[in-house]
Amino acid sequence: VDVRTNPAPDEAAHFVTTTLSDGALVTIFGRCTVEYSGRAASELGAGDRLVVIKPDGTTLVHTDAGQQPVNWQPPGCTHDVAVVDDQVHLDSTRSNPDETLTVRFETIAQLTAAYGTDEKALSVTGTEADLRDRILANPSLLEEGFQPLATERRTAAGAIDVYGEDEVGTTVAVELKRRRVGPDAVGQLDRYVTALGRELHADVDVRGILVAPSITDRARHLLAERGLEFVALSPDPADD
Amino acid sequence: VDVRTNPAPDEAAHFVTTTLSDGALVTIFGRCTVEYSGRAASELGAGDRLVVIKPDGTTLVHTDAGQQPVNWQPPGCTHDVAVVDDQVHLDSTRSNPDETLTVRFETIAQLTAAYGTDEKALSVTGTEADLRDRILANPSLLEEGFQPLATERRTAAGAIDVYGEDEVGTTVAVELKRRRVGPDAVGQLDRYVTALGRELHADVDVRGILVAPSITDRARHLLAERGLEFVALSPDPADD
DNA sequence: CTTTGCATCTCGACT
DNA sequence: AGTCGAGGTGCAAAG
Repeated sequence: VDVRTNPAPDEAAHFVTTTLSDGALVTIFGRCTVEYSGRAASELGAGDRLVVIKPDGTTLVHTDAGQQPVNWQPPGCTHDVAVVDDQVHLDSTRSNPDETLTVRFETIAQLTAAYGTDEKALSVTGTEADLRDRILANPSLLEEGFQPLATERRTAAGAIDVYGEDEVGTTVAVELKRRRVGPDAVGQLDRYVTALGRELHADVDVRGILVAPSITDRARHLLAERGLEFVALSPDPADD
Repeated sequence: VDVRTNPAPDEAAHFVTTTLSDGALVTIFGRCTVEYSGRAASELGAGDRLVVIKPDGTTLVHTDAGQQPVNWQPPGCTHDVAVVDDQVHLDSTRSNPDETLTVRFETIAQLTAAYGTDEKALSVTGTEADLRDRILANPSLLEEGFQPLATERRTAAGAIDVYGEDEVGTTVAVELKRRRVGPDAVGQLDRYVTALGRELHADVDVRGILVAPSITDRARHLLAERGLEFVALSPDPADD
């Protein structure tokens, strides 16, 4: 761990260059402007921001508000630090697609380099996979007599989350969402049901069921128009 | 700007509490575990991470890799810092929905508080709005004789990006995407065209045109199946 | 407040 | 490398 406060431009540039090549996670707090050009293009006038450079090549520019960085560069970028007109310039570049992020510091208040390791993986519950497992473990949650036959069943339009048959043997396509659904989920289920209808024989009927904790009004109307169904179910049994 | 390296737990807790209440942006680098419970739930074992707490109540937990925080809490959270068993515990809480993030530090290597202002807004070009403006300024880019009549025209299924008529007066619904499109965009356009067909008189024909820099194979097939069209166009004229 | 759709979405999984 | 869909998506605009 290494820290500098109010470093001179030359010192700052040297600090960032050397610690980055040592594999440090570097943070810079200072007054800067930011330019980006690549998939889109953006400009940001001068302000006080926190810049984070990770050893994997990620760059983040954070303002004092909001969860998202105001500007960023994805992992795999190469960095270049230079002093121009007494200002520290940070360039973060990658190719495919060609993208450049440039941060120009008027002043740097604080500079830190930290070294560490992180072996642990995040484990999450309450995902769509948990909802799927819940239904597979107890298919009658969907409806009495439902029999799952496959997950991620391929169609020309994409993979169906759960594929099965109802009590009387009718084919059923199930689309799962871990949270309240809107119109997009209806479109997704509709694509799968349509594709399935084309792939099976023309006389085969296919039911489509959207499973989620809840549904918006517009989505419910779209579902009805297309003859599709909704079943309320959450990933977490406690939330039903 | 204020910095502490290897602070004692009591000192760290006091530092974070006071600087946060002063409106500082606080960063903590140290070895910690993270727990989250709310919309989902997650656990993360011990590792070295950078924690950023913004004056607007945002909390971010960053590992040494990846652009996205491994855990986070959105703006508007309230924070609580305490020392338990010689460890600094950070709680970040909000309601609607009820969510809690808990970071437990085994050790804290570095602690910083920074104060700043950021008045400037980010300006971006190359967005969907730019693509829309390009077409409105020169409708023949879409096709010869196209006449835009409205943007964001409401239907029961949602708003159509550009609504207009072709050379012979047939109604046209245009869906815009700033980048290469997949199946989801086809579903979106299809919803709008279907809704428009129902709202206008039954005998009215409606064309649907998807506008984007490019399109995937599967999306092209879905488009064709539904009798919809594609026009290649980018937000930036230089990219056509 | 909820709903809706964009985003330099990011990310992982699969081809 | 490209495609596809999930995500604790975040976010702003509009009702």
